[in-house]
Amino acid sequence: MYTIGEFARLGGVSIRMLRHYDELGLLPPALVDPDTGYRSYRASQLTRLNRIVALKDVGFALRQIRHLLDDVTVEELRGMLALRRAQLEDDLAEGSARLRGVEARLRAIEQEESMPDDVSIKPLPQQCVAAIGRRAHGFGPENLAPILSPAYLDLEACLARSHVAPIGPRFAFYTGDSETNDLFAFAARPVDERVMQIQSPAELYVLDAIPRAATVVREGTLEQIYSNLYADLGRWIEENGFEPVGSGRDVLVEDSEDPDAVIVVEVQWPIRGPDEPAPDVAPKRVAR
Amino acid sequence: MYTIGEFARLGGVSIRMLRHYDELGLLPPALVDPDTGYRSYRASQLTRLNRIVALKDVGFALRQIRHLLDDVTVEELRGMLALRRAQLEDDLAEGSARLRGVEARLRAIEQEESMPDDVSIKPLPQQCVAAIGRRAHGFGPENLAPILSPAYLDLEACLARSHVAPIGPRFAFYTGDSETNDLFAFAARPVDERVMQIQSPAELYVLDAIPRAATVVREGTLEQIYSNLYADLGRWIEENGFEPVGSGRDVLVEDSEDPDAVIVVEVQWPIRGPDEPAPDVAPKRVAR
DNA sequence: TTGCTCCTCACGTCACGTGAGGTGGC
DNA sequence: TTGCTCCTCACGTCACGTGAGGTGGC
Repeated sequence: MYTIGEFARLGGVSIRMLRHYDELGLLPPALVDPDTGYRSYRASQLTRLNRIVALKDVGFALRQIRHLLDDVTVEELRGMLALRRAQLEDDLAEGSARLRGVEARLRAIEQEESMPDDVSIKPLPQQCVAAIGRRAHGFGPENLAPILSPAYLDLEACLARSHVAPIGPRFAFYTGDSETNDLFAFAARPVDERVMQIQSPAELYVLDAIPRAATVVREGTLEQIYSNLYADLGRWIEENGFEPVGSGRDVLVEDSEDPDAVIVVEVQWPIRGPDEPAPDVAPKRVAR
Repeated sequence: MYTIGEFARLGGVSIRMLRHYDELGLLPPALVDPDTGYRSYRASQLTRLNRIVALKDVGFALRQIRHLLDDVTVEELRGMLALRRAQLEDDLAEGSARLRGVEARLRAIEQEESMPDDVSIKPLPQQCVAAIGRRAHGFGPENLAPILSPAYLDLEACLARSHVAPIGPRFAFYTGDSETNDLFAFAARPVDERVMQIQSPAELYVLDAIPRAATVVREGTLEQIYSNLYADLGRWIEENGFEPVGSGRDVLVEDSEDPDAVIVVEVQWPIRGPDEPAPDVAPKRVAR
């Protein structure tokens, strides 16, 4: 029989943790002195303590562990472990992506390079959008502005006629590319997922969730913003061990009618790490 | 200018989080209506929000982030990022070890193999021990018991004469191997790190911390416990993609004078994952 | 007597989540 | 008027950490 202090050392946990596990009924001492309240543990309880610590480290909550250790069938156990394995795999992928992110910042600092230092990686949620797609012949504001500007106006008109209020700023996304001459530029606005229809020529699309996108926010005139943006961001993505997927999206966070006004743009470019599958970036037409 | 709800959607965070960041002074809104208390955010604040989220994901606490974003020198930033990188690397190694652990349990369940299902991986802390080493000619209780039993008795006598109280159970560790005929078995007990000297023939040693060891707890007679233990544990280690380092330690969690009594033993075998450096398992003589 | 370990409250930590109860503008 | 968004408390969550104030055995 061990005192709580000895048993804690044996198991590599704190005394407080043992008391906590007692409180939860997860690991009651073999014996509690009725006078003093002193807890005593049997050597053979070490197995259970080791299991608790192991399951906790794997990421299970203490309540789940109690369930796992006490009254779970092999079927259930298999299910829960399989689930946890999937989650751990995701965590690992995220962890290594983050590590690369930190390393990138470090390199940027060391080299004082002209790399954009404000790139951040974040997930993009699934979105429902109203959009109008037009054929384009290349990227860059000189190609896109003449196409997107009127498309945005048309889109606003469609939204107004359909009595649909957008729930986010204007943004542009693209399909195809200019090499194969099937590049399409879409002027879009997010709408509530419950919206059922929209007047032509606007269409409803769903953009799938993207686990990871490299994003930069820039402030300035259209020209200032886009002079090097895509080149820089593309370089950043490659130098940090990612691969771009599809093309970037241009979110007009702060907009203006005046083409020379100072605006704010966030570019979101879906990426994937090495050995990761490419996310599905294709817009899905919604027919309801 | 955005309302808090719009800005939250834009940044992919909850409204509550924005209020929380406001409270901490981490991201105050550009404008707060003095009458209603309504918060308004400027589009250009999105950069800061993105950075906050990125740093948070990397594992910094919100207070540290405030420091990082507001008044940190490049030097400090480099230091903190380098530190975090090291920690992330450790986390990654731990994560993949844990993943292998879960996979091992899954396999054990699927195959209903005769693998020990109670192996758990845990770190061993640095320890200060008093020990007596004796030459041995092979592993297994038949070789070791005749050597270790008297050594434990000698050790207890030394501890008593030195007025040193052990702070943990008896355990045995080993150096060298039987191939090269330089195998030594040590009868040991943990002592407080402040202990300065011990009577001969006992010696003081420090055992370095081991980041990861495979451990099993077994209950039974000496013979029952050790019949397959090391073979099983060794197989478990290899089949789960680890490599054993040095030899296992035998911790007599519950001991007895009687060689046929039921006792409890924990075997701790230092391991390393693939591509990981081997931990230092050599005992260090302490001369004070 | 001093040190050490153990005990039971009970509050603190961290980053929010989650109502309760109420207001403001379309 | 109904819905929607926003507000401020303020308590809940999770797994403990950390005293406070006191006891028991050597």
